Amino acid sequence: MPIVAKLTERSEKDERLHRIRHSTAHLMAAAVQSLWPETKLAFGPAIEDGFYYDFDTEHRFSDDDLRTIEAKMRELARRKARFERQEIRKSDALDLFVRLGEKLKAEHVETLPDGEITLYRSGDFVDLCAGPHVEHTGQLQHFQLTSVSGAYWRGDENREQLQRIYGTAWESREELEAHLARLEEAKRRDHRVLGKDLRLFDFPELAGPGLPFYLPKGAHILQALKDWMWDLHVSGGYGHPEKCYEPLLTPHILKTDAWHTSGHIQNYRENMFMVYSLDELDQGLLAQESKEGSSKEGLGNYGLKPMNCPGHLMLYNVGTKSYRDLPVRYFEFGTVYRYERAGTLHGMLRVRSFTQDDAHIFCTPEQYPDEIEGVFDFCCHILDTFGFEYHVGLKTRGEKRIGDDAIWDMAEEGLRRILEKRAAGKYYVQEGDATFYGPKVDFIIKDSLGRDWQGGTIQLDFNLPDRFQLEYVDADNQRKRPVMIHRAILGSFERFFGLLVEEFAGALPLWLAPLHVRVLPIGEAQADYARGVVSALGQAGVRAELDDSAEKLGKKIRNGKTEKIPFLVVVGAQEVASGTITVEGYFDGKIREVTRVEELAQRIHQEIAAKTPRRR
RNA sequence: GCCCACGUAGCUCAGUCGGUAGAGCACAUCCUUGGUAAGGAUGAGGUCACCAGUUCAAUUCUGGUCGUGGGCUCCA
Repeated sequence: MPIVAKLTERSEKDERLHRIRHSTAHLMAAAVQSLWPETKLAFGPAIEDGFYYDFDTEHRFSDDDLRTIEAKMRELARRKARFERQEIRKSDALDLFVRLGEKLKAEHVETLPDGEITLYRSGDFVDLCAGPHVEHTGQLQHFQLTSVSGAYWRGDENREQLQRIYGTAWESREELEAHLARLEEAKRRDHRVLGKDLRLFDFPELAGPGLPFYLPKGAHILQALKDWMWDLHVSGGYGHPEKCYEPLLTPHILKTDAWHTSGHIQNYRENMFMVYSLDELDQGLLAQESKEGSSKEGLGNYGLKPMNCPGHLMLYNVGTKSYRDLPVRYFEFGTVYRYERAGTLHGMLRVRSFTQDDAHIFCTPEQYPDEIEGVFDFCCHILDTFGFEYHVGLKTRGEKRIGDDAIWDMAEEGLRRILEKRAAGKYYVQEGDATFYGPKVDFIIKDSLGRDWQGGTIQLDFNLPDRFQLEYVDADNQRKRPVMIHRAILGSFERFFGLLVEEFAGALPLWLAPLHVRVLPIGEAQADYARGVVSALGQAGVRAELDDSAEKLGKKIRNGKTEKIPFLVVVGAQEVASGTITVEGYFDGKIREVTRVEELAQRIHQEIAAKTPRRR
């Protein structure tokens, strides 16, 4: 099971890089304060591949400023100022930063435990810092400032708006150049670039931001994914043939009252699109409702669903459930709509309309550990099918939530037990990142630039069954409340699609490829023969098409490779004479042992059946 | 939503220190019928994202809007 643990220990090499990066952050801060003396400091840590420093200043840093700061940094580095460690009392540190006007530093000092506090000096620059650092600034040479962005003090958008400058730093020029080359390479795997080049999907500007449209090839891939997932659900999911899921289909809008019952209006409102008729609007009914203190709060009669759970909760209530019916496992490939803030949209990885491979499992309190374990295995199986490396994290209760603490204790402990059993030592915990109705286990996949994205999720919920008054009749003839598990395996088809494209650099596994074979006749004389090959492949269940353009073979090959078509079949006079084909594989080059249509079809079917994940 | 940058042909990009624009690829027609990653010729294609302002004149300067990218915040 290739769950990858988040690294907590650093190698010696990492340690050296960490010193360089953190020291370079100090050097940058010194340069910035030298150029703009009124600038105040926030935090400036080392991060993966580099560092950043947050500044509090009226000046707005531009890209040109970065070059100026870099030049100043190199000038300061030439002075080879030593990094000197200094321990002082907390009260002295406080005095120092207050005297320097470093308001944020002083605020931070106050949060530190009493006792000695370490400072680091290099030249005229002094910073609150635990270290360690390199010996002197002359050792800082292989860096580059990369970007400027906004940030908030302590990550709180209600606090000071700061400006963050990012940089990268390495031990040698070669390492720095290799890093920049890796970034270039990552662009070639970017699903947004490939999605455009390969004609998979589009985001029409007229439609609105974050609304993905699938072009024919993308729709093909998506449908193959959906068919696969549907089959796995109705046949029981991975490794649990007795645990079949049953499909549901629910509407895209529900009455506003439903979203009150679920708690979404109270806890999820900033993400919701509401729906009202123009008639209501024209008649001023919305404003009227607003005044009369109606439950609709002037939001209109309906809300567009940001989640599928309320619909499933309502359907559980159809008919009386016996303990013999449990667990009930309902799934739906449900399209949801969320008002994501404009700055957060990102290709297919973060959109405003997306389809979840969503399911809700209703079971007894005794059953949920086994259910969660089954879902856990399901997630691992799907990710392993593609050979993804992924992290697993536990997210616990946050500020916005419904339900008693005792219930949260129980739910969090339940998830923790499963993780200890299935991923001991490999999972990590994020306090406060749960959903508003329950804690969750998330499966995290990285994109081509190493950014984390949540895919599968398992959420344990003791609260919504209560709000929707779900019941089952137990063996003792008592009415009892079921436990609910919300889960998605891929997460959403859109995000998973995007991550697949990046993982495979656009050359998807054969079973997902929109086209398997393109047949390339060398000249017009072979057109009929080529058509016969296409048709024979089609008869054999292979997706094939003909390239009858008036181009030379070299050009047709190049086009096919550029489009990442898995197999190209060349037919010329020789093939016609011998009744054969010549096969060129995207990954294989010329495949000499395959000379007949049936052999190619067989090979393709084998690779499809095995779902072989091939990469360059 | 916030900070910075960007928006020129279907795609990738030049360009105009203010005088309404150009290349390559793709597309169309024609020539070429060619054996493993780009054959040739001709042609069509742009309200220079949108809306205001300044100006004799704005694609270019200024402001706003929309959209995109890198981050912050937030999440599948």
